Amino acid sequence: MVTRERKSPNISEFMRYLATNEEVENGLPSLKQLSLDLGVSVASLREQLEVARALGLVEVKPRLGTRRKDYSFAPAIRQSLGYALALNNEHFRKYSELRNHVESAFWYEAVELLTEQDKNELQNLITRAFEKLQGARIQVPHEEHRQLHLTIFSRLENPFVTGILEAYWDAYENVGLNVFTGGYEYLQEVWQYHRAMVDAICEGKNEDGYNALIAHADLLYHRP
Amino acid sequence: MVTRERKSPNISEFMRYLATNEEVENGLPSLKQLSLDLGVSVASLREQLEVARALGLVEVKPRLGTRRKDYSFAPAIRQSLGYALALNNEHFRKYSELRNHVESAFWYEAVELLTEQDKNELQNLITRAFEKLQGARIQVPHEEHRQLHLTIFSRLENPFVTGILEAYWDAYENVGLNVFTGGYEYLQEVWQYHRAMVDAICEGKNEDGYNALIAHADLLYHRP
DNA sequence: ATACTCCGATTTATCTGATTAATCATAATT
DNA sequence: AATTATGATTAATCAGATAAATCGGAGTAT
Repeated sequence: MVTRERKSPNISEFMRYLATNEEVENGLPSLKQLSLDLGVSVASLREQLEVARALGLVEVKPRLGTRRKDYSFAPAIRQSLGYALALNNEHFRKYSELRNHVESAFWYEAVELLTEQDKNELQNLITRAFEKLQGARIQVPHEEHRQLHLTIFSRLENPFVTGILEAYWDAYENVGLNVFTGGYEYLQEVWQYHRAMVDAICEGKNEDGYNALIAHADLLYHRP
Repeated sequence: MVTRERKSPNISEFMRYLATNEEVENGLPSLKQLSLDLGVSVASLREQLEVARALGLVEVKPRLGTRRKDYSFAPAIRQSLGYALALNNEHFRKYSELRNHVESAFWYEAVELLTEQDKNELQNLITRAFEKLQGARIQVPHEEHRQLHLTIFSRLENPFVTGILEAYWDAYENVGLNVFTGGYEYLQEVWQYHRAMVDAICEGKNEDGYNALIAHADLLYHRP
């Protein structure tokens, strides 16, 4: 029998407090007060607080104290992935594989949920990107690239999917791909695919869009 | 122009130290020493240390001090997901959607990589599960269920994929699904699919296996 | 030799309290 | 009206003291 080692570092008292006390909206008590409430010293409390902050669960400033933020999955990934990249840049490739598979797996559901407004926004992003590409002083349309992908999957309203996709772009910038690109022809080609994707979406040809997504992901994965 | 708010809470000094100093193998300096090295107080250092521990990057014990652990993605997810579940149990459903899509998206690649030994292990798991199900005193083959899924995708050697799948099972237990099941017939049906999956894998009929995976995921997703 | 118990050294864990720095609301000033 | 001081509040950082945990090894019995 395989007795898997039980490693469940459950969430801290502070995080549980944060999750379960409704009255924490518009501000938590000061650290001094909280340390009394929870029965731990300020120093210990701060250790727990730091974890919550690293996970993006709270925002804390002098004078204003601690506020709970809306839940987001991305910061947790950022921290762990940021460390993994510092350990070894090859981890970016592995994470890209995950991200690419997530995008392709959710493609049909995601585009089915897009509104007309979303589709307009996608068209605008394409337009802006080509303006940057074809301008006298060519620029890398990085922000448009990011927004394009995130917008496509935004209507899933799945914080975990969103988090994975968001964290990808931070890692992308982290390893410097937003500036050092594979050359101009490469950029052109990538954005041809983007245009094809968006056109397909707007015409309801979801399978064509899917194929463009796959092809363009290959392109980026095997970037020079 | 969309000026996305720049929120990059980069990894801590301590985590960077942890990632980049090779000599930390077989033990970091004591906290007192490290606080001198890094030029911060022990209290501040402990705040950073606590984050690293929450992310599962280090193991720290009195007398032995701090040791770096092999990288794993799962703890970061566990923390954030554990909090999300404490906020709202419905988050489990959303996370399940992610996990199910990840499994289906990686299916073909994953099973292609399985060794004969892996396939034997899968068969063993099926055997053990049915023993539990058909025993005089029926048991829920939870551990076998977990191992089955993790084994199938283990050869991808992708720590991020693995992490997502591992964290799923912790959440699964977290919300109590490992004990409160949908009834005996339901369990039987699930494991019929598992058997079909493994048989298909062993016979190289990967598409049949894929279909079984999808069908059985639906079953669990729409569990009573 | 083997297993067990006890002891001491090391390190983390926790707490207290003091000082510094950041932040914002408000009042004062231009 | 806009800008600039001011003060109150809170987090940030630090130092140091005490407690608790853990392990290696010495000692002891079998």
